[in-house]
Amino acid sequence: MPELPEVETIIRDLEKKVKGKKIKEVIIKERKLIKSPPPEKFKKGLQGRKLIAFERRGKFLIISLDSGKKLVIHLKLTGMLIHCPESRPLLNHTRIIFLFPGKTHLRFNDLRKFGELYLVDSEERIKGIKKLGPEPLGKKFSLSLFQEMLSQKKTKIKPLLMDQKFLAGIGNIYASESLYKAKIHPQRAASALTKEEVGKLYKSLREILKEAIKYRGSSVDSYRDVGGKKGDYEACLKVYGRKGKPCYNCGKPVKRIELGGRGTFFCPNCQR
DNA sequence: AATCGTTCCTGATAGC
DNA sequence: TGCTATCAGGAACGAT
Repeated sequence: MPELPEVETIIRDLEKKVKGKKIKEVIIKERKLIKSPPPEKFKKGLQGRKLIAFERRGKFLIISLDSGKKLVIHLKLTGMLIHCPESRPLLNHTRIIFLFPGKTHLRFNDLRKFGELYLVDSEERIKGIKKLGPEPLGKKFSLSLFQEMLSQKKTKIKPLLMDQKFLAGIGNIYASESLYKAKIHPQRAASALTKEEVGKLYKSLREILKEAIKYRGSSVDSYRDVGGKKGDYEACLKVYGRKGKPCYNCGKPVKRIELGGRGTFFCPNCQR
C-alpha cells in the first residue's frame, strides 16, 4: 500500500520522466475512478496540456498543468502509475491511460478500483486534502507542535498516527514501524505518553520516513514505482508483516492485534 | 470526542 | 480437484 514514502518516490519519478510533456490523449477504461469533473470533461481538460509541476500532499499526488488546473491522484490500496512504451501490453487492471508523444504511456493501474482521480482548479477543493494534518517531514511539524497535538487526544496512539486529519501520509506500515522504534505500545493513550516518549516517537517517525524514501518505499502488497520496480525498504521492516517471528531486539515473537479495524504489529516485550 | 460498522473491490487463502 | 466463504485495507460516512 502506498504511503508517504511510496507516494514521494512516485512523484519524484514522475517529475524526472514526464515533466514538460504534453498529454496527447486520455483513455478512460474505468469511469468510476474519475471523481470530478465528469469523465468527458476530465478528458478534455487534460488533452493538449503540459505537465509542469509535481508535488505530494499526504498520500495525494498533485500534478500542475500549464492551464493552471491540477490533476490530483490518490492511489488508495493498489493504484500504480507506470511509465512505459505504448507497445507494452495493457493489464486487465489498467484503468486510465495518458498518451504522450514519442510513443510512451503513463498508465494508472488499479486492481481494486479504489483509486481516485480529480481535475480541479485548486487541490483545496478536495475535502480529503483540505482536512489533512501537518506533513510529518515539513518544517512546521516541530516537536513542540507534536507534543501539543498529542496532549489533546485521548485516543490510542496507533490509529491516531494513521488518521490523515491528525498527520498526513502515515499508513499502517509506518505507524507500526515508528512505534516499534520508539518502543511505545500501539494501544497507549496519546495524551498519556511521557515527554521522553513523545520525543522518541517524533524522531522515530521522521527517521523512518526519510529512510524509507531513501530506499524507495516498501512493496508490501503491490506497490511499484513509476518504472514498475519494487521498493527496497521492505527488507528493513522490523515488525510489519512479521507476526510470530522473533523480535530483532529481544527474540520474543512479534504479535498482531486489531486496532481501529487495522492489523497492527508490535513486540509486546519491547513496546510498553 | 471517540468508536463502530459499512461501503467500495478483487486476489489470495482456508476450509470442505 | 474444485467449489465457496472469508478477509485485507484507505478513507468517507452515518450512527451511537
